[in-house]
Amino acid sequence: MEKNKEIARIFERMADILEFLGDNPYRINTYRRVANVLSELNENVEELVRKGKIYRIPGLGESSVEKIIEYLQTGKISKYEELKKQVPEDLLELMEVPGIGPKTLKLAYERLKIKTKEEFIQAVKSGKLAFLPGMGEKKLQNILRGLELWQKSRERMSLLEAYDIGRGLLKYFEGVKELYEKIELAGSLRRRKETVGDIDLLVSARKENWKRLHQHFVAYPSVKEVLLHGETKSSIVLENGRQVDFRTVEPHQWGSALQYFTGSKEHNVRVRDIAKAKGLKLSEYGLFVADTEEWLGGRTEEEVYELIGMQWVPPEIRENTGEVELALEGRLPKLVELKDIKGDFHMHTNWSDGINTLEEMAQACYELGYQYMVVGDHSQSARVANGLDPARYREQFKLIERLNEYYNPRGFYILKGCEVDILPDGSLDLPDELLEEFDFVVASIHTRFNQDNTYRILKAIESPYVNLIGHPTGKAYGTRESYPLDMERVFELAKETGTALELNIHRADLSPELVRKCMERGVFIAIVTDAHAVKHLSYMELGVGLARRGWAVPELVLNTKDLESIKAFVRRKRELMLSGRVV
DNA sequence: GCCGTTTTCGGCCCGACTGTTTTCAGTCG
Repeated sequence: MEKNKEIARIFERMADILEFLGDNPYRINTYRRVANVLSELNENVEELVRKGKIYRIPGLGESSVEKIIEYLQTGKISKYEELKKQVPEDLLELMEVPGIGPKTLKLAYERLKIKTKEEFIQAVKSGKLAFLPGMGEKKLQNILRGLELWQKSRERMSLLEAYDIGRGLLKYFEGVKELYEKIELAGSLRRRKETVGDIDLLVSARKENWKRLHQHFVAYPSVKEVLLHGETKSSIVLENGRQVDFRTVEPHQWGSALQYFTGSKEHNVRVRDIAKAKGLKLSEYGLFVADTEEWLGGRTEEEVYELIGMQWVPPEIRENTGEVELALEGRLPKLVELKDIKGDFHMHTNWSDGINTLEEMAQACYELGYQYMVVGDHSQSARVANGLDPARYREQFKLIERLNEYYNPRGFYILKGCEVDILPDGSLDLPDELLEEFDFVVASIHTRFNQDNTYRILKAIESPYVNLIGHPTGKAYGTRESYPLDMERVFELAKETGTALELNIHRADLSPELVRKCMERGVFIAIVTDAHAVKHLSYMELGVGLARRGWAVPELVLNTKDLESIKAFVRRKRELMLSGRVV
């Protein structure tokens, strides 16, 4: 799939350049769509070309296929090479920054002769940019803040990116299975932190294999630079700038090493403290008697914790925020697990802005072993997302009913749903008569991210038909912070009415802190992928991790309920709200 | 540049928001 990504990146870059040059916006959009199609493709583009199937991929036309083939044959796309000569390429990278677009960059390029990122950032900070027409104080502030967010998001990667890189590495090591016993991604990725600095890969193996393992590691295909290449520790920088650290330990050290490299530092300090108080010493090499250096254990993490007199602590909550005390008392809660998940409540199909068909999404959910899925295409006011009007929803109902005839006998249920827009006044984008016909309704805010949106959310919760509030705080990783929101009032009304709050994996919203508050207050959360392609459905594992970081217990995670309980959940709210007992 | 149970040409990416304006340009989803 490497080639898919490479070519997608080039199309993305070409789109950037064309935008800078002021080309036909429709063509630019097409280039971006091609990039998107390529990166979401489930099949290898080389394979598709070889089989001649490439021409049948929707979104790829003659001209794009020509460029793809040219790249596969020559490693270059001549149109791209030609375009690059016409623009300051380095500067264009700033188009990723929220608040900076092609026009701003072009203006700076033409009026101030700015050619690089550095020069641009300097011009912002020195106030030189303010001399450009249409550039005022607020705009400058906005750009400055965008730059900060952008730089921060560059230093640390999102959990999703880390997860993808990690999965790639694990797959790569399957090729040398015979050389090691155990392999795992440690560090903040294993703790499912929303952002990950660098990736830690740990392997246990007999010493005589270490050398070959490290050679295998530094030979990873997308390596840009080898920082370190030893026999216990190696580090590489990937082409995308991300660093991966690789450690090898002996099999009997596996548990203590995994514990050590998983962190967090704060958690480990506490645990070692406790060990020390008992006359023990814990390091990555094992648990020892402090005085005599006698090795007591360390084969597994469970063994390590047990010998110290603690329960095994799930990696996601190893942050020294109360878990150590509870583990000592044996009172850690039983957290939600991936195997508890019976369905997904929020995903899109190509009826709105998804890549795959409803049929494909359904089949994928069925294959994941789910009992149900909710189709959640956008409503009409989301025009760019090709939102559905009532007529199209009703048309989609027919398709769902037809598919259900096939799936229901197999124990799988497609629920009619939508992601209905919460409009500026808090009303919903679809009439009640239609909302009533859905099995499950997600309501989300997609406009006016800068204002306090408490009243909109509360009003949406008051609807008898809204079962889940989508990405409640409006936070989106790396691009947007939350809008002001009175979460306490949201919790209260959500609990009172039987409305769940969404943990959206893509946006990491709710945050683990807010999940924990939901748990404390007895508010239901639903873990959703917000999948726009089949591929995204598999991120559920990460969502469960994020929920576990918020100490989520299965009792308050809606996805752990079976179909009948979901139906009852929906029915209860409608009865409650329509009887007028609440609000 | 892509696409076609209205089409092989002419639509498609529209509306909101923000900030800078004096009637609009740039950015975003």
